[in-house]
Amino acid sequence: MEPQHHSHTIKEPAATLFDFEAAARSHGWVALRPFEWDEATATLGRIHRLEQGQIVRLNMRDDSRDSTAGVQVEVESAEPLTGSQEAEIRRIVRRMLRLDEDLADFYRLAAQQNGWTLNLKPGGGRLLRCPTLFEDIVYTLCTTNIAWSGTIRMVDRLTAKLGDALPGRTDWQAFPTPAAIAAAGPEFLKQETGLGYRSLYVWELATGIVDGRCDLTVFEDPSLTPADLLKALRQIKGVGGYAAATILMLLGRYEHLAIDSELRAHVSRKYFEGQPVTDAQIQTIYEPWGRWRYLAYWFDAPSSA
DNA sequence: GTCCAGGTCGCGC
DNA sequence: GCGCGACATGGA
Repeated sequence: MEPQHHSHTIKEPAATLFDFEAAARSHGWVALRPFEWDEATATLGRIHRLEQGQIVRLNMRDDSRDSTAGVQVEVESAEPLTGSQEAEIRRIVRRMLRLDEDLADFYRLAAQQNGWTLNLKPGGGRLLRCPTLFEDIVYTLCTTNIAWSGTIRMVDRLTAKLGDALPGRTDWQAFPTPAAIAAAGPEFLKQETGLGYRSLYVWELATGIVDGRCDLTVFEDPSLTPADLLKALRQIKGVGGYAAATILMLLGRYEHLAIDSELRAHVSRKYFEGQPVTDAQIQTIYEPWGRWRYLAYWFDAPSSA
């Protein structure tokens, strides 16, 4: 911690039952920069670039007191926070940890389903998101056709090469903005970040946002059906069936499974004695979960074998 | 060297 | 609408 930096603490309550550590760690995003997890203090860190360009470091911890579950956010910044900056931080913290999602319906269903054992803690079921949908989509593109170690490496380099840093802390870099990625160009991405053929997809997405062709805020419209969203998401180059369903999950819609090699392997092992499975068979397995299919799969206990 | 990883695209039928 | 090869990269 640099002495010349300002530190400011914010508390945000959760709308409903909430498990901070489960929200932070239940899926892989926590391993992707600029997220970090500190085991000793159970702290989720993220460097973030605010809309006006100021870089902040957010240190998020559990804040469960007086029967009010929530998160405590320590903000480190070069300059004192303005009111609108604090409001922006509150917004992104609520988005990252899904403090406004109500999963009561899912919990109820989980308690009723016979023959299912979900690895689900009370207040669990929230899956960590990035501060912005753009970042979530780039992360998702970096999970396609690659081993998880490759995803970590690509996101790491992308951030290291193109992310703005907190003044005085060159290692505290935010995730790059669409403008930075667009300006870098596809060749730079390919040469410097190891994104491979995904470079063009990520660059096109960033460029579309910068010049206004692509407006990601439309995906946050709650009146859109999951089917509409899937169709619209697949218009993004590089986003196929798996990625679209993953992004749907990140948007808080859980009715579609993101069928990939992991899900196939899981269903094959647990329900088909290791035999190959079709997509239709996978759909059938999780069909009883209705609009909670994705979460049912995600927390479905692996076969003990 | 060869194969493949938490897929997707663009083609040809 | 379906099957197929190509696609960048790094690790096994």
